[in-house]
Amino acid sequence: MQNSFTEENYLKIIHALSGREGHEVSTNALAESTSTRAASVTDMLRKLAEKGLIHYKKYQGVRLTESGEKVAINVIRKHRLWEVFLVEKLGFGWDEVHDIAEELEHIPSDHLVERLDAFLGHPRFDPHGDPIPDAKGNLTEPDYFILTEVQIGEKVRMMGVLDHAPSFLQHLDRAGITLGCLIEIKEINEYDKSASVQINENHTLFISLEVSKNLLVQRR
Amino acid sequence: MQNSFTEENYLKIIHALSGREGHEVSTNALAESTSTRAASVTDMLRKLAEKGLIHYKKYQGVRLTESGEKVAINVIRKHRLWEVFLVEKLGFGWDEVHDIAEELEHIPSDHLVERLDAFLGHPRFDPHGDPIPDAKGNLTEPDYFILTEVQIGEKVRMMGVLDHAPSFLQHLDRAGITLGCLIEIKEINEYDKSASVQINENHTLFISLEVSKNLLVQRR
DNA sequence: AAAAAAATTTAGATTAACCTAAAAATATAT
DNA sequence: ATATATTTTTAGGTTAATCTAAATTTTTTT
Ligand SMILES: [Mn+2]
Ligand SMILES: [Mn+2]
Ligand SMILES: [Mn+2]
Ligand SMILES: [Mn+2]
Repeated sequence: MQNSFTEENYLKIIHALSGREGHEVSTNALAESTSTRAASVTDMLRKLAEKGLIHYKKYQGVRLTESGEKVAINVIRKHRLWEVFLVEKLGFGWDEVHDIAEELEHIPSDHLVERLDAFLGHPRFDPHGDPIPDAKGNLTEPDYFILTEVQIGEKVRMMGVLDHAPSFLQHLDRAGITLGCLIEIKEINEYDKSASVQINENHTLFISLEVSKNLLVQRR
Repeated sequence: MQNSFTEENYLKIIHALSGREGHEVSTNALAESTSTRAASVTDMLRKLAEKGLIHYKKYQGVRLTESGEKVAINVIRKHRLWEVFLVEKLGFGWDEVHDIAEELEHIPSDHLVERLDAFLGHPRFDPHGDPIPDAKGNLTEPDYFILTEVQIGEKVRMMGVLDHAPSFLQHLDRAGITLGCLIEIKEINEYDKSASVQINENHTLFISLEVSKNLLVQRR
């Protein structure tokens, strides 16, 4: 039997919330993320456990089984490939694609995903810098730093975002901070930890701590 | 409020069954097409009427309202555009795309459809020769002939199919009958109405009445 | 180690989309 | 014009995914 739209969303969210160590996810955390009530989550957890997609013991939180992990990663693969399509082929902005990809990720055809992947040239990262799992389900999170960890004088490359909200992405657009751009920390204000940064050895601007906290970068 | 996947399918099917004159569609015909029971159809008709998408009087069949027609045509537009995408960009065969397009047609984003349309170069016809409604909802069915109406000696162009079943399309592939190809009727067997036809002034072959009945062609 | 607080589950409803069986309306045949 | 057959609707259920309110379990605080 097939997994429903709703089931796939639960698995994807459990995957996201359980982190790289795959620790237990609580009922309340899921209620928050799915915008439902805890009681509804409990019902769904019983069903997912029944189908062998999660490990679930009452009151103890949940983890994905191997089979659940496989489903979750496939949904993530589809989400990110569709986002690449929307940005690279249809010309959407990176701030516009998430909601559409939330729908497209549930279209059920392996054949479609593999052809889409090939059409896009087997991209490794989505428009937000998130890694795309391969067809076998291997997903390797590159280990980037958060910009707040970078020292004055260091030059780093912008590789991703932690916040995917359109308003944050639009803010980056206005600041000229795009995926792959060079960032040099010129100065950090002691008072509010805001920073003066130079983008692409070019223009200089101030960014708040809030922004720094959500930028993933790579040392070179 | 938005229309559900199921509601959209009903509207699309009512559109298809009511023909170009937009005549009444019966409950049983809808039950047949939706693979549900008549009682379920009645339930849905009450709901669609409630929403102002159909004209419905008990026992009298249904017709689309203007608003229902608009929704139906938009779904058809999306279906056909996605089919073009799947064939032209992803390299699927025309026999493989219908079921995937059945899912994609319900992705709800006007922005997406318009960008997809532009990306595909505003195609006028889908891979089966069916016309694609424009962004304003204008859908003009070209008036083609059925191959059975064509006389011996006539040369016509293949413009579409009435049967969209994968098995029929694959049969045409094997016979080398593709959209746009030239067909000349060489001979018609009185006994079973099978025909000997020449494709692209090239190879000759026999086709059954069953095949002729499902080929749409244009006189030149 | 109680008591209090927080998290989670259970109980009992609701809504959309389906179902079967029975009743009612319409169409067809004698 | 009746009787018969067909079509359609109504009545009463089911399942998935949600809800609120109440009960239970776990965690935290005193
Ligand atoms: Mn996304
Ligand atoms: Mn993304
Ligand atoms: Mn189709
Ligand atoms: Mn088609």
